[in-house]
Amino acid sequence: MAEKPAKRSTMAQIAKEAGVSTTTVSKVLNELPGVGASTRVRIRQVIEHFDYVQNHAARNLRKRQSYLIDLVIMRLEGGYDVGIMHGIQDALEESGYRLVVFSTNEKEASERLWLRRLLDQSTDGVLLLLPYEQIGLADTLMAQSIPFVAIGDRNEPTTAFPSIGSTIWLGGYTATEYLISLGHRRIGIITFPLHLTTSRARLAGYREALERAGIPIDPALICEGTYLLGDGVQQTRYLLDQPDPPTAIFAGNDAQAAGVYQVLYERNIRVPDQMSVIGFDDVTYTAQMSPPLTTIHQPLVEIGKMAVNMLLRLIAGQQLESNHVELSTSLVVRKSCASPRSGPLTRG
Amino acid sequence: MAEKPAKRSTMAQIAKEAGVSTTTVSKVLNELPGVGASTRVRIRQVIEHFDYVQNHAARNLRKRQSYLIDLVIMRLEGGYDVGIMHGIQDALEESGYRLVVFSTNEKEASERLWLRRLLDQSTDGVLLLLPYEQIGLADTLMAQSIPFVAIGDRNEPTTAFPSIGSTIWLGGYTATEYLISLGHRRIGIITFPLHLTTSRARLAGYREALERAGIPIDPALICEGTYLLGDGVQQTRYLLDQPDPPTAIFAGNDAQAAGVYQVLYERNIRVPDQMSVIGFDDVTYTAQMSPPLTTIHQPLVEIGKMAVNMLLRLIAGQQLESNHVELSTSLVVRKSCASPRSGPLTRG
DNA sequence: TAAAACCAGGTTATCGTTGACCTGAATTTT
DNA sequence: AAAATTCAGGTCAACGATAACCTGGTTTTA
Repeated sequence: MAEKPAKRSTMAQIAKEAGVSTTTVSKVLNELPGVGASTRVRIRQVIEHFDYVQNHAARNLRKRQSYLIDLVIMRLEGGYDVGIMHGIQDALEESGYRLVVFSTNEKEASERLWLRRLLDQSTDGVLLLLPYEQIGLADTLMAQSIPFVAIGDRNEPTTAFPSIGSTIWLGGYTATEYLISLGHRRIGIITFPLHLTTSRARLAGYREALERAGIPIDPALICEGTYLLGDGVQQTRYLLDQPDPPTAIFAGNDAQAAGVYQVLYERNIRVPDQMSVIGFDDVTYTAQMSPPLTTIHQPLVEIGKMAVNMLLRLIAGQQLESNHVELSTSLVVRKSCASPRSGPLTRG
Repeated sequence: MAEKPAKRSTMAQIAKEAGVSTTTVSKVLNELPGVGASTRVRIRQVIEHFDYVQNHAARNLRKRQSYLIDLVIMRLEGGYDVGIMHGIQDALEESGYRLVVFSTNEKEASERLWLRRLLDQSTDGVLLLLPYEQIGLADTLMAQSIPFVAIGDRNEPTTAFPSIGSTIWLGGYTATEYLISLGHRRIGIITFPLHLTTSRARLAGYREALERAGIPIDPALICEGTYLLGDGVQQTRYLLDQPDPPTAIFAGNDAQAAGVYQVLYERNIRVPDQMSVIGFDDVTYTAQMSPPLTTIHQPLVEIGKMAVNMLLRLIAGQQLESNHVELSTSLVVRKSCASPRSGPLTRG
C-alpha cells in the first residue's frame, strides 16, 4: 500500500488505492448496500491506513445539510441554562450533529445578525432558549420552515409551534403543600410578572394548595417581581416589614431565593429555624448555598434532551406526537425548610 | 425585475437577473475590486430583492474554511466557564465565525469522538478550556497544525503552545495582603493540589505577603484540597478544629468558599464578624452569596475575548507577539471580610 | 433453457462558489 | 500618435462527495 500522504487525502485517492470508484467508497462510508464483503473490508483498510476523514463541506453541499444545530440564548446566566445545555450536549453526543451557541445579548441588532446567518441554510435546526418577550423569532423561523423547538416555561403555552417546558402549576402546588405540611400557615410568595402565563400557573398552584388546606389567601403575602435576585431582596424586605410577616417564603426562582437569603442574613434571621425558604428551578448552585436550598426541581437536563429529540425528529421530517411537552417538576428537600417556631420573629 | 422565487436563490440567478456573470456577483459580495459603481449598486439591489444569501457549504468547500470555531470544555459548570464564554461570544460577534461548543464530559471516548470530527477540517480553530490533566489534546492539535489557544490557569505555564491565563501569584498576594491590612495574622489557606503550578503560584503569593508583613508562616494553616465545594467543607472543619484556629480563610476558588460558608453557617459563626472569608475567581454567583463574597477577580470576560483574538490571528496566519499571555487579577471587596474580633471564636 | 431478478460496481452530472487567468475598451504616458 | 497601463467584466475549471442511472455477470424461476 502506498505511503500515507502528508496532506489530507480525498475519496478519489482512497478509491484509486483500493482499485474501485469513488462511488463504491462513498457507499462504504455511508453504509449503503451494493458493495461486496471483501471489497468493503479492503476499502475500510485503505481508509484506516490513510487516516481518511470525509470533507464536511463537500458533503454538506451535496446533501444540503450542515449537521449543525443552533442554540439561541439571550445570555448564558449560569443557572437554569447550564442544566439545559447539559441535556442538549448529552442528547447530541452520538447524533452526529454539532451545537452552535449563539447569544443574542439582548440586542436586537445581534439577533438580526444571527437571523441573517441562519438563513444561509447553514443550520439544520434551531433550539430557542429565550424568555417570552423575545419569542418573536419563532414566526420568522416558521415562515422559513426551519425546524425549531422553543425551550422554557417563560413562553405562553401554545401549540402553534413545538415547545417544551415543565409542570409549573404542579411545582407551585407541591412547594406550597410541603410548607403547609410542615405547619406553615402564613406563606409568602414572590412571583414573576403576572402577565406571564407561567407566573400565573405557579401562583394558581399556590392558591390551590392553600385552599385545599382551608387556609385563607392573604393578598398581602403575594408579591410580584421580575426574575432577578434584586427582587428577592426587595420583596423579602416588604414581606418582613409587614405587621404579621410570613413564616415561610416561596421564591420565584433560585436567584430570587438567594436574594431572600441575603436579607435574612442581614437581619440575622436563621434559615430554617426562624424562616423557611423554598426556591424554584434547582439550578446548580442551590446545593452550594448556606444552608442548601430546598427547591422545586425542574428537570433541566431532561428538558434539554427532550428538546433535542424533538428537534431531531423534526429535522428528519417526522411528525411530533404533540407540539407542546411538559416534564414533571418535583420537590428537592435540602435544608432551608423546617416547622415554624411558635414565638415571634427576632428582628436583626 | 422578476418575481422573488419561492425557493432559495443562487448566485447564478442573481447574475442572470442583473445581466452579469457570477464572478461579478461574487466580487460584489466579497467586496473585491473590479466592479463599476453602478453595476455594484444594481447587483446589490437584485440581491436585496431576491433575499439572496450565500450558501455556506459551497463557499466553505471552495475556500477550505468553515468559519466555525470549536470550544472544547470538560463540562459546563456555571461559574468560571460562563464568564469566559461571555467573553468568547462578545469577541466572536462581529467576526463572522460561529462557536461550536463541545463537552468532553470527562470521558475519554467522547474526547476521541470529538477529535475525529475535528480532523474533518470542519473547524478553523479550537479553544481549549480544559483542566491541566486533559491538556494532552494540545499535542494532537499541534501535530495536525490546527490553530488553537488553551485557556485557563490550571495549565502548566508553557510557551510550547498559545495559552492565556491570569496573574495567579498576584492574586494570592493581593488577597493575603488585604486580610493582613484588616488586621488578620492567622490566615488559613485552602489550595488546589500542589503539584499544579497554579496552586503553587497562589500559595507563593500568600507566603510572600505574610513574609513582607513579618508574620511567620504556620504550616498548620495551609491545607490542600481539589477544586470542589466539598473540599471547602472538609478543610474548613479541619481549620476550625485546630487549637488556635485562623481568623480568616482564603479559599482556592469561589466554590470552595461556598463550602467554607456552609460550615460556618452550621456552626453559627458569622461572616465577616467572626470569620473573614475570601474567594478566588469572582464567578457570577459570588454576588448572590450571603453575605456577598469578597474575592479575587479573574478577568474572565477579558480572558475569553483575548483568547478569541489570539485564535483569530493564528487562523489568519499571523504570528503572536507572545505565546503565553496573563491578564491581571484584582481584588473585589464585597462583604465577607472584616477586622478580626479580639475575643475567641464562638463555637456552634 | 430462456427470462427475470439480483447484485457488485461504475459513469456522470451536479451541489453553489470562487480564483486564476483572459479580453477588450478607455485612459494615461512618453 | 503609438505604447503602456488600468479597469470592468467574463470564462472556465476546480473544491470533494453523492445520487440517479447504467452495465454486465451470476443466480433463480418458470
